Amino acid sequence: MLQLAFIRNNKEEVKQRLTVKNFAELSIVDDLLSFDEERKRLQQQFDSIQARVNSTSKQIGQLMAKGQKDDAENKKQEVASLKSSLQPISDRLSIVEKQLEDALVKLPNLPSDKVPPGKTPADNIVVRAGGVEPQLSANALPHWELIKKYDIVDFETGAKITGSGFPLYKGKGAKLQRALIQYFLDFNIGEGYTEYLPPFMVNEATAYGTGQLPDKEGQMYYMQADNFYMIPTSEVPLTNIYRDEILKEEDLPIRMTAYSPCFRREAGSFGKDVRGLNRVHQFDKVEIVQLVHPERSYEVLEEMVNHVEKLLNTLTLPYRILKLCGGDMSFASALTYDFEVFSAAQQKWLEVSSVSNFESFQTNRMKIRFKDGNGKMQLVHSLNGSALALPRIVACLLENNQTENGIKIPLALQRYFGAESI
RNA sequence: GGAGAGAUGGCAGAGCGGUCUAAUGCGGCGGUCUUGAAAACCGUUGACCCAAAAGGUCCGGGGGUUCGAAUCCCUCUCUCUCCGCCA
Repeated sequence: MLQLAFIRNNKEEVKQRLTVKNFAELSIVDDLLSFDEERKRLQQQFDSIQARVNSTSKQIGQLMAKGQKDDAENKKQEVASLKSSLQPISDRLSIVEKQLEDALVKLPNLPSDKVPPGKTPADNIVVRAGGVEPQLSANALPHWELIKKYDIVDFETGAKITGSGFPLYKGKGAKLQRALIQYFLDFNIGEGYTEYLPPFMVNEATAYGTGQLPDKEGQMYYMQADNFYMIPTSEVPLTNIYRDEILKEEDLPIRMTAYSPCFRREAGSFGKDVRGLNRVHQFDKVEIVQLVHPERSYEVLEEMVNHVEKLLNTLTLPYRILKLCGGDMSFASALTYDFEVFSAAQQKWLEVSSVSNFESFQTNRMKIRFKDGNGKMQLVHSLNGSALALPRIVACLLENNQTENGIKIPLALQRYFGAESI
């Protein structure tokens, strides 16, 4: 959520930057500021009347103590009439506060000035690429054929147990998942991230904190009986660890990593993109999250991009890094880099990681702050990235590494997988 | 799931209708003393709204009673103890 004071002081800039993000309902900004004006006015009225109520009530106490019952009664009348004039103000105040809050949570984060203009994924900018594209034979198979050939992922039985998009990993397929998770976690820990294993369901306040609510409500699985949401990514519980906390400046940066399954309803997505492991409702991911000093967040973003790139390089898959244009960015992000790997049999780039700086958008909701050297309260900046999401890595790895003698496992992974090939 | 107890400032913990502007201790910060440090002593020390002052709000969340609520009532959440169930 944007900081109200910033919107107040930079109205035109806010509108202009929202346009970069393809956000059209600019009238919300004007509405919001008029709610804010009214709120301030009502609050002042309320406070001054409340001050009289407080002091008069105090006098009543003193009069009672002295036994001056009649005078006390008069004062009681006075307070009663003050309070009745307070009621409509406080009613109106809570309405206006609600309207202000509703407007505020509708505004996406402002894109940083480094964000390229553009409306669709076609406008994203390729920052760099790496790895080597394999030369596959003409009869190379897409991963959804390979998983059947080697009997390592069973979508049909997954659908029988739960529904479509819930893969059942089997044998070497299951072990490959475990190996990747373990490898990614160890890699992240080696770079100074602290490992967590968070709850996979979260409450409403947590889902709100990272911006899933109210924006993406329909994308999460929801458990009505307990009012819990299945996490769409471990970013949600991880970032919320420090919700409502005031940190010490020397605690920063906080670097966290976690494995979790991720649950996404993917409502509204359809078509050929969803074949095989390209898009599923439950998948495994290892996430990295950082809470940092606001002056350092863009530096840290680059550091995290380099971290993910290094990890990807060890898997020897062909990849490219995209800087997302305004129109393709998520609601909460100020700047995002996407990582894609090239799935050679599908001849398609698949997103495997998204690394973003949220600046103070999430931490303003969560009130994660620190006291700076001058004793001033400041919001920390939050960042996160996948390191990495598994299914598309697996898809790419299966397709790109297929040989007549099976599927080659990248060297870095062999120690975890316990074999050189499938 | 049942019974009971509880939730107060960074932490511990008192307060149980008006003097709460929340005691006290610990911790933090500053100072005195010291070559320096420790100890001792002195001072200081929360967040939010408001441009700021004044003022207001915050004693787990929400609601109520009252002229007045940290304090009484209702409700929710969480924690602890005991019982039950359980991988």
